[in-house]
Amino acid sequence: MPDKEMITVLEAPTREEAAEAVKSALSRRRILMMVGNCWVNYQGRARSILNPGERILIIKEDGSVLVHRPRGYEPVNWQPPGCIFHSGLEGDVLFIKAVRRKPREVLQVFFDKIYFLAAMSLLDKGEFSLHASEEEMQKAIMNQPSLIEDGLRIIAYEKKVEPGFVDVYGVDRDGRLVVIEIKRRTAGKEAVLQLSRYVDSLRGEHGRKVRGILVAPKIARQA
Amino acid sequence: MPDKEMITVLEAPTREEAAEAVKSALSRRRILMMVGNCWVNYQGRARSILNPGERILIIKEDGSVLVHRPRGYEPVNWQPPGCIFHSGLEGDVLFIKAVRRKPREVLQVFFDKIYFLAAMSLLDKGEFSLHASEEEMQKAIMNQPSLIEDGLRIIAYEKKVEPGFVDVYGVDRDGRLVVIEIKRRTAGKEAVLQLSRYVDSLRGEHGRKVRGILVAPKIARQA
DNA sequence: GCCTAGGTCCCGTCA
DNA sequence: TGACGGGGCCTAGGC
Repeated sequence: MPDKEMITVLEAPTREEAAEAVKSALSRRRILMMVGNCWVNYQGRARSILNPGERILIIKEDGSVLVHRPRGYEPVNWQPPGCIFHSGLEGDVLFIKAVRRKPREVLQVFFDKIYFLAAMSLLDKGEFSLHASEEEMQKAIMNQPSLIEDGLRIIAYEKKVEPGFVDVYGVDRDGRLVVIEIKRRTAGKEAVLQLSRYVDSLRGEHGRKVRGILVAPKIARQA
Repeated sequence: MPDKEMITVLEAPTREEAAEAVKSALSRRRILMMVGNCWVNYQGRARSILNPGERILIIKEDGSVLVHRPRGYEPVNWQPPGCIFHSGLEGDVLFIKAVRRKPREVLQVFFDKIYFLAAMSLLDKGEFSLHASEEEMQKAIMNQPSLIEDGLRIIAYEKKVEPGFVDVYGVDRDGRLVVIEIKRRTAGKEAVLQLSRYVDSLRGEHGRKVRGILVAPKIARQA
């Protein structure tokens, strides 16, 4: 199944072999994975220096770059998609330079030992679906307002008002306007402030009673 | 340089070989990299399903998990450090289950084709230094307040006030309190609101003139 | 443990 | 194009 065209693996390549493979992979927009001893410079929105150590480098076909240390969820250095690459040998060192414009950012990775290198073209058309987002909760409320309160009628959703957005907008059984702000997780004072701004702006606009409801699994101690 | 102990590579392993290598790598807390055809389920703070496709799986020695598609900076599925793993063969499918407690989250990856697999122990003691952060800007201002204004004396930094934090806190040449909010990049209305809340709270507390200064490379059109 | 704020956040959306 | 807010955000620092 992994045919030569699809995936190329080099174990302990020389720097020359690696340099060749890197150039080929980058020019053909193949995915590149490398493991070895490297150091990294970054300059752009900030500046960083990573001293030598053993890491994993991944360059994807869209020109994104990841440098991963042996621990941690996040890459220690990276570049978002759209980079342009330069690579080659500088003495005994294999360098890869990833340049992003807008904003201008340059990432440089230098390898003096390469333990492993793989270049590949992966086919991935699989659909990805994520559930239980704020949007899903909003739909549920739209479909069944009684989840919040009996007699509640939904008028609009994501209706724009002065300071920003309202998630759901309705009228309760006593004819008062109701503004519902949905937070999928613990709501902090940010959310409370946001909602109170909505309510104030609507109260000023309509001159009648307005209620704000915050829908969240939990609320911090600023209730 | 890559000795057998340090890195093990299997090209196109059988599922049985792969299952064995995965179990061994996970139990010995080695880093695992796999490329192949897989699908992924996640359930925890949200829920997600990723249909079959060719991807890269990385499990690090601290128990973090990354599933990367051929494009994009971000992993499509992941698990933060600290996971506990279960793996094995279920019929023709190799599964890896990563469980996190607190919050309870489960990630399951299923492979039906494995193109290659690498298990390794990487040594990375390299220091990482990042410059030009908000912290760095604060230090610069602390050391040389005249950067902001002549006659400015710094009193405190990150002093707590009612609504949250103040970055730097001082007195200007006319004896007025000065609150300095530092943003490393373009400041939006968020930052302005934050600062005005600081100023209000201090004004109420001290009953005297308070000035707010927003330090940022650019400010959005809400100045 | 919860809560808060920053991030080279990234990313989508919309004016 | 910039501005704004969400994210399974993650991560570090207080309390």
